[in-house]
Amino acid sequence: MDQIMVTAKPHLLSSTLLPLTIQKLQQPILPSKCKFKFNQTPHSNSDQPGTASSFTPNLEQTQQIHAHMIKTQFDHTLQIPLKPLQTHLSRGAQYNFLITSYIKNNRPKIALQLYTQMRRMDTQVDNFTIPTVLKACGQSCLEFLGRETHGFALKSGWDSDVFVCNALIQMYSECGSLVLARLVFDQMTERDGVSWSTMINSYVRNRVLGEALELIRDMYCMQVKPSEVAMISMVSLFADITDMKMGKAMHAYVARNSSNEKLVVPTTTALVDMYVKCGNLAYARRLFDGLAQKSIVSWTAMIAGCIRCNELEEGAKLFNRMLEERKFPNEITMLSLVIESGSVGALELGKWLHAYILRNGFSMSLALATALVDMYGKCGETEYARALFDSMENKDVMIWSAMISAYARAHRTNQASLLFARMRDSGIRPNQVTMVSLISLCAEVGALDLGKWVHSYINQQRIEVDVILRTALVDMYAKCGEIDVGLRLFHKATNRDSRMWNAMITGLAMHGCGKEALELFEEMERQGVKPNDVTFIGLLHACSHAGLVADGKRVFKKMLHDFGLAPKVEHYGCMVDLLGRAGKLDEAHELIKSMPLEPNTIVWGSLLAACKIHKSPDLAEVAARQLLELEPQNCGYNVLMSNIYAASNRWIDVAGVRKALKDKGTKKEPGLSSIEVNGAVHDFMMGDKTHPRTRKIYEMLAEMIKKLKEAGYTPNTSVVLQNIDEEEKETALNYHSEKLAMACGLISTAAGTPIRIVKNLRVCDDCHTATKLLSKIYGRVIIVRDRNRFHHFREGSCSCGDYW
DNA sequence: TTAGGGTTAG
Repeated sequence: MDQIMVTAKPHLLSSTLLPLTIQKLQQPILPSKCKFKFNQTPHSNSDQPGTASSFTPNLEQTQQIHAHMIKTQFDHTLQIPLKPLQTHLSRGAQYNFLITSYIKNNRPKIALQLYTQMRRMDTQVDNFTIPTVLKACGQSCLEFLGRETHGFALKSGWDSDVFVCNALIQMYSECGSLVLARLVFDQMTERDGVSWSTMINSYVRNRVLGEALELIRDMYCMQVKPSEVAMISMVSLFADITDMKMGKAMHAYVARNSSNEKLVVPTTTALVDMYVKCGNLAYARRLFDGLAQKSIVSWTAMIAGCIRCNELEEGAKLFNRMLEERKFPNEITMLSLVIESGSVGALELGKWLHAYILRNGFSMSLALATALVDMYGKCGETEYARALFDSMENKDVMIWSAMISAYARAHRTNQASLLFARMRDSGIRPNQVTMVSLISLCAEVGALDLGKWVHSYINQQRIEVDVILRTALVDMYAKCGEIDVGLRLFHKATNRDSRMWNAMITGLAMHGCGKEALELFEEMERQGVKPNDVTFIGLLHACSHAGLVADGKRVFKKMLHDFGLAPKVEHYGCMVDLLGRAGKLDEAHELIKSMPLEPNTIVWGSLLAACKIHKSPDLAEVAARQLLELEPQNCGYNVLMSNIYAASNRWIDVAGVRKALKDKGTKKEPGLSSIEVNGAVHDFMMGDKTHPRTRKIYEMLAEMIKKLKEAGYTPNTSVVLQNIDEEEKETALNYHSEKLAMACGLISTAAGTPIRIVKNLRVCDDCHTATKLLSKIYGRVIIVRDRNRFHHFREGSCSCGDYW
């Protein structure tokens, strides 16, 4: 009862592992450490202790005061039984006070009920009430009531009040009605800094960044000087959208225009945060070190920044220094640090933070638990995540989504769908975030049926499809082989950001639609959407898969010349792949030699693969030597080399490589194929016998091999890595994961329906040949998505034209 | 001024 958690101060409160208890409500003086704030009503600029408007009670106190007001029927003067609130309030002010208190305590619905009651009782609604009520409407996304209140403000003549208008902008933007928000903003005769920053923030929140930036430019042009507080929020805006150029401009502007000494720490902290989020840790650190007085917020931003940049030791050092300087972490500190640990996959640090939270008297709030669940999920520790998740008595949509996303990340399709079912059963309404996790999972594992089901669920439940969800859907349909559905969804979008364009371009690339991808990019340019490095990876892949060498070269040049994007090592990898596949091996090699960056395994690997296609053992040796230096453990390169030597009849070299392989033992990322049947995903490793229908699957496999041989198939044993005899090699080939998945598909689906398989590596030569024949023998369309692209097998041939 | 879950590539 009456317990309020205060910020934990482990060193000061070593004996207080239990939450502090504050005095009962009836007791006269509030402890100074509790979270009570002196709240300001819109028009009051100074704290006025002793008036109700400057005091925000917690929920329980609000309810008690509410009960008291009901008892006195709002008629008598209000006596709040707390010393600073011995005060007399009119009926209207009593309502205002209650409405504000409920909103501050996150109970907007009760606030709105009170407002309705107030109107019914003809109590005067004033320009103090309206912004408060609008805030509640915004928080609850009740645009209808918000509009009604807007109408009331118009009738009462308060539509010219800056506070009322600012609240209207905020309300409309929270309800997603940006056009109306802008209308209110445009019609204002007098705007203050808050009006501008609210409107700008609305655009940022809804990811309409172009408009936000334009508005900032307008503001400069009109010489509107934002308030110093608004400047801080603009800095944090550029931090959020990681726009260092604008962030720096704001830095210069702030340096020229701010003079309020009290705001030095918050302003500098916001700048530290901006530089951190824009990736300039060193500069952030310089600013931070220059701060004579550092707040807990400053420490939080800086330490979180170190972790974000993977400077874990420095982060830990700063954390200790912070404690030494007697600044103690609050819940937001811990949240920030846990989130950043998750983002860089720092499991050990994450666990340490978890322990720190438990040891130092923090209550395990849903927010903290969610951040921890997410951190464990991102570090691949789904079991830890699940244990913590299960330990939380009350769960909300956020933690549910975080757990589902953990499963999604681990490709645990069946667990994710089970949890999703449980979520619905317990009456928690899934939202866009939940759906994005599920849809992207379907995309990753190629679960088309489940993806379609989730999509229909989204429509049925009228879950709004925002940019992110639409991107996930476009990506899912493209990755599940339904590129046309993806295109349809893409073209129907009213608001496309660069990521959505990227998803579509990448999708077309996977399907070998090079020309279409290039056309789409031209359209993207025309619409003024800024491409990023991912866009160019998609484009180069598209050119590579369609053999468009000249286009690829043009795109590669364009990247730097037209968009100022320096090619990364991935882009060089794509270019080497493009040139190599097209047989321009020397040109590819020259490109590698001229690279300003250190070539990695992807770059050399692309060259090696090209040497295999075009039978160039000498250059292959060069590539393989580099690869083995970079990754001595990976025997895949030796295998590839032995195949290359074999193709050129260099048997002595073949024997040499085989010996090296035997000495080292074979290590290679295991192949994994999956197939979806009736919404459940079945995974197969090579020679897998864990499936419940194993016997049937192997019977089918035997039949498949028999029919293949009758059709003239001879196993291509050169792709087998192990040093075993020919017969064993043949058996190994037959048990390749994609063949097992195919057998599973053939026995589990109706004749004539397409079979869809997803493989984590590239399809091997032998399986490719076999699948072509199987598509003819069984009269099935077989769609295989491998690591690189789609293969549509039909009537004995493949859409890749044997070029992959 | 720091603030729980989501999209493209790898």
